[in-house]
Amino acid sequence: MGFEVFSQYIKDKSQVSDKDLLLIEAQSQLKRLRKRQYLLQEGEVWRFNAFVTKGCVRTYTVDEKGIEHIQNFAIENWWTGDRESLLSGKPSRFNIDALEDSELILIAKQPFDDLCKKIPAFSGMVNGILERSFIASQDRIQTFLSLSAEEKYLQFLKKYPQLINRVPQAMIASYLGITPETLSRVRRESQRPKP
Amino acid sequence: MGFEVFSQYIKDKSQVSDKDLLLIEAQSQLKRLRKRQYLLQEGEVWRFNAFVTKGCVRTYTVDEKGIEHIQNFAIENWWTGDRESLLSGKPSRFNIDALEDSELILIAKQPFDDLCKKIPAFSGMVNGILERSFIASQDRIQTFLSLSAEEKYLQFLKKYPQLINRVPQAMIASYLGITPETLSRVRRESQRPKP
DNA sequence: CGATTCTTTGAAAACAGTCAATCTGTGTGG
DNA sequence: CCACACAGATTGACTGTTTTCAAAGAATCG
Repeated sequence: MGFEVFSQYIKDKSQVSDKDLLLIEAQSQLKRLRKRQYLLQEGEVWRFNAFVTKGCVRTYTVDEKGIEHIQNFAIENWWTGDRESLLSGKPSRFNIDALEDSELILIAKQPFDDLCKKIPAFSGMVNGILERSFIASQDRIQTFLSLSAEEKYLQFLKKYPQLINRVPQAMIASYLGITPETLSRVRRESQRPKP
Repeated sequence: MGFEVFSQYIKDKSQVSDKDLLLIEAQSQLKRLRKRQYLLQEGEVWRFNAFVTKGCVRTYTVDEKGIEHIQNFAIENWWTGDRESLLSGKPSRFNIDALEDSELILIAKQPFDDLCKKIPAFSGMVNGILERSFIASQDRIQTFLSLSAEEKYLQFLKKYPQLINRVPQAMIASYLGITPETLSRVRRESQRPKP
């Protein structure tokens, strides 16, 4: 059930053969998370590549004041994890937990890298994902450089409508770098446009 | 002269053979930019991979009010360009211009991708760069989520001391997402710590 | 329901932005 | 060598946006 979604994704995004899909499946483990359960906790080392097949998780830091800052969300067919910890082998600054009961496919670092070496089509797909992730984060940086609270929210609405009624509003605020109160006010204002 | 820096960089970062280095050199073109000269102008399609061997360039957008928002800087041994336009083939939203007289190595997309296919060590290096770029941009997003103007500046000081007396202060402000006036005040405050 | 979680609202304060003027340093041409 | 122009940096006064803190209102769920 869980691997179905993942293998369909791979087929859609690449030319990986059915035979190679079996190799990938052999290295995949299914991870179930209940709502609020951690996938990764600050201070732990992250050792996987993770793909969400069901549900929704968030990646966030907690600052000295105890305020959470959401780095990103991941729903079905999105990847998640902490690349920095994965690459460096150092403890992560991030927490990842589930916003809903969720299912993920995990592939540990070593087997994953082996799969990439063995299966060029897989490697190519993975690289394309990395490239698009990078572009997306550059884009997000632009929003911080140039947009007001309201503009950031309106752009979020357009870009991620799937997340609107799935993620608590306060978390969207956190993702946008504003307070829940500000987001609430921004929503009120932008409902009645100036006449 | 220009290619020297690039080939030294490749040797430091990878196991590319001298023979393969010649292949790379064959596809490289040297581009000289005078101060203020554009490497890329908004609306153009970006078709290269670019490596700075001398000088300093910046990547930025200009909003409706005419305000510049600096996406990043690149000095010696840094890469630059617009990956989004390169990947999509669409016109770029960015401008890139030189802050000093500069020299870059350009390799057009097609030859570059061919080199990656032919030279696994080169491909590996390029991928590592992409991975680290992604991590760096995730890190920058965190600064926008959690830091004040002053904290962002202090972190910039630590992280990029090479840029401090090389890039006009107003541009650093733009990079941090604050106004030049605010940066000036932040600097004054942070010189006299609280007694 | 009753309890928890999430959202909204209000008033005050903090922070950063705007606009305009002044100051500083650098380089150029007379 | 000086005077001037120019770009960059600073300062002051003011405005505006966003945050903070506290409380009240929905919404959701066992």
